[in-house]
Amino acid sequence: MTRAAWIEAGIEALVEEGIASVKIQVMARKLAVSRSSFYWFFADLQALHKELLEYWLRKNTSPILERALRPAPTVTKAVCHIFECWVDPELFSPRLDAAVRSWGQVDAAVRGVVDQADDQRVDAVTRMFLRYGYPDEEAFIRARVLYFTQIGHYTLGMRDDRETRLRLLRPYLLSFTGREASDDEVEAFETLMRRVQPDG
Amino acid sequence: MTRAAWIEAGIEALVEEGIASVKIQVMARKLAVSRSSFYWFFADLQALHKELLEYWLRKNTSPILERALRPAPTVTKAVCHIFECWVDPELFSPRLDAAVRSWGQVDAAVRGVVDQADDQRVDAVTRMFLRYGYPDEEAFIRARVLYFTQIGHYTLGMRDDRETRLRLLRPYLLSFTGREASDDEVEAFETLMRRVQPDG
DNA sequence: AATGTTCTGGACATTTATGTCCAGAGGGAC
DNA sequence: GTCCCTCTGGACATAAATGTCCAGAACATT
Repeated sequence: MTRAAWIEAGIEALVEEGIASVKIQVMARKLAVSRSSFYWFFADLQALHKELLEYWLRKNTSPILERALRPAPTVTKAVCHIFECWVDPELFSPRLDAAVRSWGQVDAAVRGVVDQADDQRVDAVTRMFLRYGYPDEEAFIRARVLYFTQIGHYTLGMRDDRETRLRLLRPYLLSFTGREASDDEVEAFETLMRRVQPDG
Repeated sequence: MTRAAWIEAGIEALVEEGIASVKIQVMARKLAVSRSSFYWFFADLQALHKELLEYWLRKNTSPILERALRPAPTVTKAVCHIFECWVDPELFSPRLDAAVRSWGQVDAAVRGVVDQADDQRVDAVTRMFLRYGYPDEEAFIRARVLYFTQIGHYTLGMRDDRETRLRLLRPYLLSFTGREASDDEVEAFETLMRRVQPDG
């Protein structure tokens, strides 16, 4: 047993059944080890909770910030860059995000951290829109609409298949930017999507 | 004690601390009554859960459907009608919606009910856009963007004050519909908002 | 005032967690 | 081989919750 294995088990439980089900006894049973092991690595349950939150923060926010900064010739292309996070499970885990958000509704401290991460993300997307000449307020609202739609998507657990998502790409881009995407851009995204989601 | 009082206490606990904290013992303490009373009115905890879900379904979905159907001269005005739900706490309880959604992430049966309600809501909004001549696919996506943005808003616990919301009304309408709202429409909404949220 | 219905309190049994303590297993280092 | 360091298992003490049972209070009806 290692500390990392416990954290992994914690993440698993958090994602599958929510923070209320992250229980030492249950994880120990699943890992076929006694609870004492846990208490060797962690002072108490709260210590594990802290680790889980840090894991999420480390893993789920930076890819978005990074892609929002990436240069692109058009705003539609720039939005495609951000979309990469939503289609590539390596970059962003929707279920983990949703689980932590759920946790935040019950725990004020967690809530604070989540709020901060949300602010950072919306801020990065706002700056992206600003680079394409949108007025301040419109850029901010478009950033929110883009980001909130995505969060809503996961909160609602939408599970469109790959074909549907490709079909919906153009109207989403139009909705988010107010401009039509070029064929190149759509095709490039299509290629990317087929690479990261070979199954569909 | 009445059955209704227990349900009320359950809703309160659900909204404030999540479904995992809807506990007979805790509610009994808060209500200053013994647990036996609970078992007189309900077979077990599950029976209360069922009531809570039904309460939500009854209270939170119909106002949206109703307002999506309401006739309006322009699409921006029609969207304003739907916005009424988001600003009038009598029509829709954001916190209850968020709490039930959170619950759905942990309980598959609840999840099914929530999904169904979401489908109904998006469907109603899609039909609204169709009435203003949007192509099928665009109407569907705009409905999703509108609805998901709103759900995202609550999931993220945004708490803009009244002035901010009024300021953001125009850009939101532009984002959602792709068209500019008239001054009348904005002013009418402003009046309504000052009526239902006198504090701000 | 007797009677019956509705509801409550308190005792009991059980389950599932948390957290503490300590003896000791299992490997490297010397 | 022995010593130490890391980690594990099992026993113990508590706490918090569920659900059951039953005597009887409180109240309305007749």
